[in-house]
Amino acid sequence: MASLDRSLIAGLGPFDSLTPEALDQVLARARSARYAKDSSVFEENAEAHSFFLLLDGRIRVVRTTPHGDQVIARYIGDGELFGIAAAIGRTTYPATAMCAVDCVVLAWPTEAWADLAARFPSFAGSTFRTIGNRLQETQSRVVEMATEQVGQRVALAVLRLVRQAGRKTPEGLEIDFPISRQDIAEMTGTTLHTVSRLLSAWEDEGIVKSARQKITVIDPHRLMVISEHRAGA
Amino acid sequence: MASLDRSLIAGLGPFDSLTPEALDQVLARARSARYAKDSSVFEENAEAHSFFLLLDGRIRVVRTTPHGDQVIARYIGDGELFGIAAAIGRTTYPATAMCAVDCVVLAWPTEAWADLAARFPSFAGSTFRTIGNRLQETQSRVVEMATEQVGQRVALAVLRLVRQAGRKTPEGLEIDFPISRQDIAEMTGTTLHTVSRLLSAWEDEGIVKSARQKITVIDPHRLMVISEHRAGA
DNA sequence: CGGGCTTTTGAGTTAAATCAACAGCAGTGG
DNA sequence: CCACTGCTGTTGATTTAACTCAAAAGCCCG
Repeated sequence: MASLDRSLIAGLGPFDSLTPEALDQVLARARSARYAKDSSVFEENAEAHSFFLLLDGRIRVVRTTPHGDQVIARYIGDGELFGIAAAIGRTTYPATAMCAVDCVVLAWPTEAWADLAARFPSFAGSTFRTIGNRLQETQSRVVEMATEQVGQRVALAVLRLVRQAGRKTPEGLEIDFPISRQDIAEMTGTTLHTVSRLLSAWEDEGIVKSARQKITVIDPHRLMVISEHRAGA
Repeated sequence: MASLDRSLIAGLGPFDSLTPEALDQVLARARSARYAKDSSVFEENAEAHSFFLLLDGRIRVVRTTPHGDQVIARYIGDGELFGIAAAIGRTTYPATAMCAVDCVVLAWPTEAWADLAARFPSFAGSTFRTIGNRLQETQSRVVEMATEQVGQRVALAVLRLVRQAGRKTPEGLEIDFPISRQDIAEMTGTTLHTVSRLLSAWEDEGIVKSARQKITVIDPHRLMVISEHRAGA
């Protein structure tokens, strides 16, 4: 099996400031894999055998309730770690990782975590910072859900997606992976119907432009205003 | 100044499995402090000069929105770490820590974190596990807010409080610190009116018993049923 | 070109918020 | 000791944001 090239991960957040030798050592424990769009990298509650780095693609992290409702916890972009249950002492994955597009990932066996963390403190530190940021961000979503109404929450979600995955086009900032009304509903705790109505209204006002599984933000500033002001004009 | 006795922290989660000498070294960097009920240990967005362990009391972690709404992120019980912004590389506190009752805390200067974490890996590990658990739990709250209705969310919140802070009394399980309808509303993203109506209804059914700032769960099982079944009987 | 998704839009319903008023208890100070 | 004041909680009436129900239209792929 050909060994992985260190340029794959050099300069990525978690491996920033590692020497070339260190990068090789880290990669020696990893295997790479491709996953097709709509396949899952791991499933909620499954044994956490590995942790992952997304090299290319976009991953949707989803939790399912006993009643069958799905909630999207977050989207993972390239260069980000995911499935890092091991780092926090869990033995199962807390959510399912679905590929929103075809994905390429690196995977390390869970057993390698302690060793890598000990040998490369900057890697461990970066991982914990990631977890901390996600805690922060999740906390913010609780606050949002508790205090903002649906229109504001959807506006915030779209803005967040654009910030994370926005691609400049002649028309505006386009979210660079396929995303449905249903997906946005699952991110914001509402229904696809409500999301559809909101996006239609915003499209009439020239704030966004949307097609099947595609959203382009034309006027981010006005979307921000909507996300802040309770009851918009 | 009298030095702190190691029995204060021996056996507490974060310091479990440290030797007596190690405990003394950890304590050498700490100071202890008391805070009166309704005072704050630290404020949201303030410089994170210290991290804390709650020795005795109960602390409410609160975030305030730009619009002035408050949301209770969690309650901290004795033996738990809090204000551990440093561990995740933050320089400010993400929320305010209010004392629900008179509290006694240990405080370490933020600068001590890296050193303590390096010297006592089990302490670092326990801290990260705490953060991981809180991420998990916060994630669950997002799911709840997105999928359950108010009655179920309030039932879940009360059950969580009872599990965390329940004291057995002849009548049932009493939450061992003062908690208002408003507090529960801020935990569940609803209004004190709705909470009041729910508790009154449950009291009529003999599921809970409540007085001013006091809630006793008489029939936890039926409360669990309410928390699970959409639309209750 | 047919069948299955995704999206849109309308109509009706409802859970929970808001608006409003009052009741009860607890601590304060005369 | 009692009256006053301020919080905390209760309860009713009304409103409304968003969900549910329903149907149809558009698009994509096999």
